[in-house]
Amino acid sequence: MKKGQKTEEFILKKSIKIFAEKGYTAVTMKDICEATDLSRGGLYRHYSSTKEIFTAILDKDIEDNGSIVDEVIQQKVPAKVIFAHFLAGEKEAALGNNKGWFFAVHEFAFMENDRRSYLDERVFHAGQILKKILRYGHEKGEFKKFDIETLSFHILTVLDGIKTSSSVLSISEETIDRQIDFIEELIYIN
Amino acid sequence: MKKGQKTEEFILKKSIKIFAEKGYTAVTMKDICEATDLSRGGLYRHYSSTKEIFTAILDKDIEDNGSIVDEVIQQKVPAKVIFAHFLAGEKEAALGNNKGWFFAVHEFAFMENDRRSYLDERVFHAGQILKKILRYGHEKGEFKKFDIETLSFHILTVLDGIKTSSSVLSISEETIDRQIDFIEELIYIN
Amino acid sequence: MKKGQKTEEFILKKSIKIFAEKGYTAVTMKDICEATDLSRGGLYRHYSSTKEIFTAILDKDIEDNGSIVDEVIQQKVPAKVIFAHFLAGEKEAALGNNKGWFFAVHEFAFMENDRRSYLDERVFHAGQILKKILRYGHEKGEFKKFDIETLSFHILTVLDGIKTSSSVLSISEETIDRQIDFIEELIYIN
Amino acid sequence: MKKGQKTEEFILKKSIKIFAEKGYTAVTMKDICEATDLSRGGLYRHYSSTKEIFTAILDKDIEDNGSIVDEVIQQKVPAKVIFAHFLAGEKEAALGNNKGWFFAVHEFAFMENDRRSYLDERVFHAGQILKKILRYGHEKGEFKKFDIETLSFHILTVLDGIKTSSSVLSISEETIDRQIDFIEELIYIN
DNA sequence: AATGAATGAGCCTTCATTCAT
DNA sequence: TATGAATGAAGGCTCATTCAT
Repeated sequence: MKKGQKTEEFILKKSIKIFAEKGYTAVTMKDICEATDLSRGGLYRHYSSTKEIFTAILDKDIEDNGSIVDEVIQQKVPAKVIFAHFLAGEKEAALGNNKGWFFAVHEFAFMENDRRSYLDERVFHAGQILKKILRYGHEKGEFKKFDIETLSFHILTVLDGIKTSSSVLSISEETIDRQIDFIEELIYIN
Repeated sequence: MKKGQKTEEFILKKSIKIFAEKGYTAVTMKDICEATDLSRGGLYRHYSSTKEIFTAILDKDIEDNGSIVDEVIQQKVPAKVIFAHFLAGEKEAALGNNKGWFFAVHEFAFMENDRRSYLDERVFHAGQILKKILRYGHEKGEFKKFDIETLSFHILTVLDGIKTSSSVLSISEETIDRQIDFIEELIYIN
Repeated sequence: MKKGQKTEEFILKKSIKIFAEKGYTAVTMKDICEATDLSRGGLYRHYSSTKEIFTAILDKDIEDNGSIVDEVIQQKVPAKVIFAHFLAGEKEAALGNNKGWFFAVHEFAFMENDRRSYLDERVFHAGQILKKILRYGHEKGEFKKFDIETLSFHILTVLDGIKTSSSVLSISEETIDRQIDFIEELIYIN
Repeated sequence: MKKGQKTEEFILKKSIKIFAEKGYTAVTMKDICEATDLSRGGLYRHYSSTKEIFTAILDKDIEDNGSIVDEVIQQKVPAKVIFAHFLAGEKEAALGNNKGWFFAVHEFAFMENDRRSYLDERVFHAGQILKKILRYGHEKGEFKKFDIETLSFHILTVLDGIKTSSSVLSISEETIDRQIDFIEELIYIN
């Protein structure tokens, strides 16, 4: 890997933190200069706006999200286990220190109209994964027979709501657990 | 009403629109000057920051929200009707041209740490109202027997999720309707 | 006395304090509005700038300074007593809470070139008084025979220096007393 | 020397002039921009307030003031010569085109309470030098036997008074000369 | 006389962005 | 590639001043 590429990864890594702390809009190129210890010119050689940096982060993010779901389904892992794992991931996201990042993504989507497709895509992607799980649960007779499209949207929306709220309100782990239980009871057969 | 007060209301009215369009952070005092046709100094006489203006709007909002719910409950209006009405209001919020306002409130909460209590309060308030309705539905035997605390949080979160998403993604009215139906089926008996 | 005149005196009285606290330049019409509890318009009816107010204060000051010196000389009060009294007044000025006022006058003179004559006049006036005392002391044989012009300038300058310094440095009462003693020893015979 | 440092010295050099002309308070960053032909941002890169600039000037001033007095004393130069030279310097300060600077320093001290120690320090420093000269004069039997502490304060105060006045009043060179003579007669033996 | 709403000018400050080195 | 000096635009804020009431 060349030095330039390394620098770029370094910039992105540092930037995520800053975005998670301050949101998307509030971050300035100056902030990133300081965080990366790069000079103005040095940073501009690689990226010429926060928008560009943010976009680069999103791109990488999507790449990384190669789904393991397919694998575990093939391995006949019980649907409940897979689903529980999925929920655990979401809980993690709502409680961890990336709460801010979640907000930043929303802000980005709101501010940069021309980039909304990103969000759409990401949401679509998440939907695909969840639907796969739900369908698999149906087939294995572990899950109740809801309309999958509606149900997956419902679940994603609740989870989104939780993540959004948690970046902005004080939400206890217990509250989240109760919601997760609620969802599980909703779809598990007995 | 004195002239000053009138001007202040006018400022708030115009500002809501701007916040709904641009979000919280992106709005400048200059924007508000332009929208209200006030000079710099004229505006500053009444409010000295967008934060102050935003806060004033929220304050008024809370005042206005005197609940009609108590009334209709006393009038023995069917719980399903009340609840349906509540949902209709939320749908309206998600589709109307104040989508942006909802996002702005989130942004405000994220940016102004010292004002988070506002949001907490508002959410708490909304929760109280919803719980009243759900309890009433229980008592009248119209609603299933869920744990009210959990259920109300669940519903609020979904609705929040929908409103949040709609300010940022392209969500069809149909999708929202399906979610509303889903919620109703979830709690109505038969 | 008419109401208007009363208001004006009130404004001047309050303003002196403010000038003594903040100096001349730093005082704004707004400050004076606040101190006098007058509205913008109310204040402007009487004075339309801080310069005007300051000038008015100076004018009054000069009026007030009708010299008692002539009287006491006629009453054959000992020169040493008169001079000691004069020095005591200066000490008072250096220690009292009008230290700031003294600075403000300097500032005014520096800033408003067209008003420098005021200062010249005031200094001239003070010089006249002091010279009267010195001359009287000579004649009575109480004071040494210095050149009066030079001596009076010297004394005034020291006292001025003390007053100036005291508005800006931390000068002890003892230090001032020593200077006063020094001056007295300088001119008293034996 | 790097370019940045050069610019900073240039800024200070130009600023002294402006402060001497307008005093401390009245100077704006804009004034300095114009005088240095720097853009707003360019200036701010180096100094972010007139206070900072003024402080920097004072700092440099103190550095520069390495006393030559010690040297000349060692070389047994007559005390009268040294003292006369000292007085000449003060006369120069009172008449030269830096009159305004002297006032600016006072203004600075008055306005910036947190920086008063500067003035105290400078005055103390000046006192040390003068006392050295006076003591040396005593020892060589050239000067009368006054209390050195009191005498040095007296002289400094007169000189200060002269410098202050000259920035604000019209004082002739002759007047200053007479004061200088007066001081010399005061302390020289015969 | 007095009030306080409104204007507009002037200065402050911070960045995105460019560029010579 | 990287540095950091410099520019200029954008927005913030505070007043002196005017004016209708």
